[in-house]
Amino acid sequence: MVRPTMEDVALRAGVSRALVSLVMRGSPKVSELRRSAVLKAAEELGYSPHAMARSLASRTSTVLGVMVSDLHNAFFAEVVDGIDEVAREQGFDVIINTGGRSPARERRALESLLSFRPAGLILLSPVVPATAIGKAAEQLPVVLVARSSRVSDVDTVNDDGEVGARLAVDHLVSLGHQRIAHLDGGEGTQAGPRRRGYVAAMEAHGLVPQVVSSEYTDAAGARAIRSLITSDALPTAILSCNDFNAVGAISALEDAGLRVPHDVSVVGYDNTSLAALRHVSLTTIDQPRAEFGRLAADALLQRVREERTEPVRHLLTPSLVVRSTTAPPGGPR
Amino acid sequence: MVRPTMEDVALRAGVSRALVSLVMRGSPKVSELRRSAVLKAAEELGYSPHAMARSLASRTSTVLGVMVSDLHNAFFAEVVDGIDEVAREQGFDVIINTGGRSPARERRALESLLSFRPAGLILLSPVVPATAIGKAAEQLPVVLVARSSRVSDVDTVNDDGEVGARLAVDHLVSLGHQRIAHLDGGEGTQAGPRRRGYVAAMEAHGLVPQVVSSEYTDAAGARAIRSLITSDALPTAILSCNDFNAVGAISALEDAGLRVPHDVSVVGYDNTSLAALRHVSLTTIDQPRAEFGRLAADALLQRVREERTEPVRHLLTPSLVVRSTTAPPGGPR
DNA sequence: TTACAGCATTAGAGCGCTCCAACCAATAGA
DNA sequence: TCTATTGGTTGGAGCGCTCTAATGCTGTAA
Repeated sequence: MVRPTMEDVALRAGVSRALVSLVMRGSPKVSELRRSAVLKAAEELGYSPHAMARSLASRTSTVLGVMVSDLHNAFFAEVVDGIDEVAREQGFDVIINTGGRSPARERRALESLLSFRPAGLILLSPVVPATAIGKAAEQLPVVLVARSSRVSDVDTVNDDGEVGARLAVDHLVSLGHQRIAHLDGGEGTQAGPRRRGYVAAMEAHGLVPQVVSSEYTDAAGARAIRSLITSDALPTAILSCNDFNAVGAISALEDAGLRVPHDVSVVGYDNTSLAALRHVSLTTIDQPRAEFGRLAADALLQRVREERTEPVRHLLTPSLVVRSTTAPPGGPR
Repeated sequence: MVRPTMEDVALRAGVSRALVSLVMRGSPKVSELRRSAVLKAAEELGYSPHAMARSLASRTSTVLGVMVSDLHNAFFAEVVDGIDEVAREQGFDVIINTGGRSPARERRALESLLSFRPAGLILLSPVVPATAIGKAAEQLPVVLVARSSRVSDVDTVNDDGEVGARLAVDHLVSLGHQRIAHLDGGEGTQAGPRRRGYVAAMEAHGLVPQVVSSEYTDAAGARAIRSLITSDALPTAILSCNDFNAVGAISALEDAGLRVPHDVSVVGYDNTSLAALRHVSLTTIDQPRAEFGRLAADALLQRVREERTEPVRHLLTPSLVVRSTTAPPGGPR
């Protein structure tokens, strides 16, 4: 249970500790002879460098900290994929941490990440107050994903929810729909832009917006539909705030004996793996999630390398994915 | 961007660095006077201890490394919840890392985790070869979750797939089914025990097992059902290897004009959040995932504290969750 | 008075590494 | 011949902290 140190390797290879350090960092100014001797000794001893000692001594870090607000949401997994890809390419390691959607836990997670003195921090849809983010940003570069922020000196990466909602409305209108309701995401992140985009797109088409208050869950989607049916205000098409909400809406419609998309078309938002299941096959709005991650990592590394000090705000364009839950009013021709 | 050190705090508080260290670690042998002076100075400077320097100097670590083979799978998120809970209680921090189901990437992830010299390592369903695990286990305590192993000195936490499969079969038989097929998980982890449990349970009931080769995806589940229909060998009930497979199976059944559960009952495995969606409402087998995490963390911490050296093998009992995809043959009475 | 606890406090070494300046051939240039 | 130059190598300081042993300082007993 005791790991060899550089000293041990140096002793075995018959060189100085400094030389071993050079070899480990792949310096070109080491003779082939010594290099192989060192590598051999390291191999035999099962040596691998101590990242913390290294970072302490060099006063630099090759670690990027990532705080994921909710590990249960596959959305973040794909963002992490993108981060990982870029980080690996550029020789950085990624450590992840989760806040479980609770501000208190998230704060602790942030502290914990910070205590490793990483080169930078990426926060995925954090729920901690902006002040906590600002404080972190004073100590190291910080990038926010899926949460906008007015904190200066923080880069952000978001999707353009207004465009996404417009894409959905345009699609439904082009199918011939005129009565299109939006089940909105209430206080949820990004609910605002989606709602605004929906309203703007409806008005642009000369149609009357119908915003129904709802939430990001399937139960809420079902509830919203039931209330629409009860009040006899059911439209021919629904734009949900996200995929879960849409699936709940579909269930409630089917429970009421209505067919999707024959009687009512439904569009989700996020293109989660759920939407792609053949049993669901939901028309939805896709966000370039891996791209989110790549851009976030790029932005962070630019700051880490001090290539940029001005904050950057990425706003990515979502796209429409047509599956089987949308059709012209009255059903597919 | 430069963080204050202990020295700075000591200077400001008019004490020695060692005293600040004692205060930071909550030592009782510090006078109230000095303690408050130190805390005040630390507060004013925005000081927080440098975890790496601390761990280097003390030759101990309060970090648990967790390698998640696949971040996209919500199964692991719940296990991490359990780990997190126990770790937090006992004053340990958790850092996560992912291998993306690729042995090469996973190996790198392992290296990276190891380079932080954590107190111990938890591997969630790793795909790296056993030798790599064994090598890690020589350096620090290692716990394996959702992967059995014959490596000595490694603790494991698994669910009893044989019991789970038996629960499902018993449930179907009690509903009156006799022709029950199993869509199996092929080479996937835990597919073996589930298949064995199914076969054993069928035989215990005096029924003929019918194992159909399949995989852990919804497309594979659909394919298996189509082949059963084509070959006219469709049973009255299906036990899928997991929930995704089950959802695919349901889609294919519905495509063929069959109703679930009226014509065919379907049982999944894992009780993912997918199964709980009202649109799906899948009868399935639940594994105590958070409990997996808690037990794994407990086992690891026991070893970290050197309270135990003998390996421990946890085998947890799954349970049946009845929803709407199972009914007596011919449909609900 | 001296001795001796008992307690709070501190100096200093050292954790495993990096980095700088110095060093030492060996070769090239004058 | 002597002086630069170059490429490879090394000692030693120091990163921010912990830990041990030693220090100073009371107060009490002899």
